[in-house]
Amino acid sequence: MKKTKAEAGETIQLLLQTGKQHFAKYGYAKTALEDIVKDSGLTRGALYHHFKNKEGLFFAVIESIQKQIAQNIEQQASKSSDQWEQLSLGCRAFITSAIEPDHKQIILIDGPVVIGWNRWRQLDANHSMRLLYNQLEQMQKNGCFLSLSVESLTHSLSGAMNESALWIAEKGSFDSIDEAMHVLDVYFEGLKQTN
Amino acid sequence: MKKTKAEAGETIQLLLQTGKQHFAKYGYAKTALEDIVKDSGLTRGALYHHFKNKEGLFFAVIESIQKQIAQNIEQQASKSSDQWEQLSLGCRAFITSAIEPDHKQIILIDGPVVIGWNRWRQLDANHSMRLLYNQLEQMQKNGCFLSLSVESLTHSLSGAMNESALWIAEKGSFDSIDEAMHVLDVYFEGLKQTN
DNA sequence: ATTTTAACATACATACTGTATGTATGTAAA
DNA sequence: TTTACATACATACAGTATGTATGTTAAAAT
Repeated sequence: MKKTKAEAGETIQLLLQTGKQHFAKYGYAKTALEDIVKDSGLTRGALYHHFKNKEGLFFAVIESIQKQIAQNIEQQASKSSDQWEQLSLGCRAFITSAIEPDHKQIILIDGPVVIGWNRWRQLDANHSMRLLYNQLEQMQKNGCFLSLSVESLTHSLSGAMNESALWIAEKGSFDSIDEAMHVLDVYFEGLKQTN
Repeated sequence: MKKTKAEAGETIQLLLQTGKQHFAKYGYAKTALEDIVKDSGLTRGALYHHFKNKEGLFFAVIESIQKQIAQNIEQQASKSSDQWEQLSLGCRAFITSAIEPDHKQIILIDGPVVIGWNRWRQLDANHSMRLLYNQLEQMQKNGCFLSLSVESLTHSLSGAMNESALWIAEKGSFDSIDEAMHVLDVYFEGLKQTN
């Protein structure tokens, strides 16, 4: 009954994938581990062997999504060499990634609540908020918005994007992305005139 | 054993208050109703008589906090007759109210997750986001930021304030409020130049 | 070849929510 | 003033979900 290492890896991936689907569809609280393992053709034993507990599985799911989103942001931002345009492109990429049905509930709603706000922020160095912070910090080094706290600005913009993304996802219309980005661009106009 | 109406009212208030304390301290998920009723010197029967379920009690707690915060916002905003200053004062009042230890966990973290994002928005007409929307709508009618969607702007600013408040609460320093407000004021500069 | 250990399955303990039922008391009408 | 009923709880229990302890089998390690 013991499987080979590669097979065990597949088991982990299966649990991650199935878990992601359930967490995305039902939310963390209403997701039953029993259903996840049943859908995976496994038992509670498998899950608790590979993950510490429900929160552990959720944490792992979040990590994989975060990596994907961060990759997306970097890819889009790198399409321009202008720092303000990079910022704008990165923000749009975040919103676009975040509202994907598989991501929305996990990233925008349950994530910070379940794993706690502190751990949420520390998640990993490639977390999307980190990318935002780095970009803003670089811009400040280049002389932009010198009077502002980059940390404060990061959280402010991050929050604006999170809530905007939720609103967009709710409306279901992709035009809303443009509206939200328009608002952000207006903020950026204010930032450009700050020193 | 049946108590008079007034006494029953006190029971409700007691449950609300004790519930608020537990929800604020431990978060919704880790709060046990058993502990609430024990702390109140009551039993599950009393709680389930006056409230539909755990979520019902939480909802009632949220409502009372929302009312308090909204009242605070209106009071502060009314101190000026300049619409931009009203906006700024209202925002500061929201942040200041939201970071109070008794409010933070309930309003900023668990609220939207537990009762669902839709019901969260619809909560009541005096909900703080509604006040923000009304203020922005009025300003737009006066010719401000005509090219922007007020709805989009509302969510964007609301999200910025929520996340900023969480960050401020985390740091524990009241100077952070000024930093966050400084960022908001920079946004407002951008808004002022938009039509 | 033998030992060890990883990868599960199964059974069970625990905890918490919600419900069903019982009881005592206030209240209003006959 | 007594009867009928509703209200305000208490208590006991059922249902469900998490997490843990233990057993089993086969792959690795020695």
